Amino acid sequence: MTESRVFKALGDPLRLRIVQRLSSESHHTISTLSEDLGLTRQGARRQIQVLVDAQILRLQPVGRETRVTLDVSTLETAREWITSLERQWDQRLMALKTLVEATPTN
Amino acid sequence: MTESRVFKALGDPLRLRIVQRLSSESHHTISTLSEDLGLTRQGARRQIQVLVDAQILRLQPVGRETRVTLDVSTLETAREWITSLERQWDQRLMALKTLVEATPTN
DNA sequence: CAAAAAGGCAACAAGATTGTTGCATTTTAT
DNA sequence: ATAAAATGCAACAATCTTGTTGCCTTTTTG
Repeated sequence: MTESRVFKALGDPLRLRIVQRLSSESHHTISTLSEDLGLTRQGARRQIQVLVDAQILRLQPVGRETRVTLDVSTLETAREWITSLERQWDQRLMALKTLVEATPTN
Repeated sequence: MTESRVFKALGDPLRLRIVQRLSSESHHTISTLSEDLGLTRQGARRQIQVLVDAQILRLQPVGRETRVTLDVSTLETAREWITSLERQWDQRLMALKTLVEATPTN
């Protein structure tokens, strides 16, 4: 499953905080995010890279700093994966219900 | 972030397969899932427990076997978390666009 | 009742993850 | 031209994670 990488990247409180910040505020760099998280720069950098590998974030070097932005399309794909799973589940329940109603009570 | 536990649980190909199977087919036990995954029973049990801890699965002992079922409400919550994040992002883009349009070009 | 089926718990080794420190490079500001 | 700012890369130690094996208990079946 390709999606597992995305979910795995989201599966950490710190990384979830990063994603949340990026969704609501603009102009973040590796340094500003490090300060926000209370980690060393390299510590935060690690976490950011996990999100970049999962294509949830994008890095854009601008001069001496690196701009960090969100790639919402990846999140959308993840959301849709869950949605289709829920749909499958609903269909199965529906089929089961129909089956029960069609079966005469003994 | 409470959701990180759910995402983390989904962040593994094997576990994702378990969830997918449970959404489409019924009557699964720990043993049948083990066979499906090609792991030892204890190996599969570990993975199942991760999903149970994240409240994505429920276990229900029936006689000597243990029925495994999906708890879709947890998946729904996770999906909604993503949705609200996307909404926040959209709002920010919208605000930015308005700002740009209102600023006279120099 | 004895054997098979389904499971539980704990210990282990191999890998993966995390956050830190140390040091080098590039860009910007004084 | 320096100094400060923003990063990068690599090595480490401390933790998790994973799948296996070994052994014990409970429930069903013949």
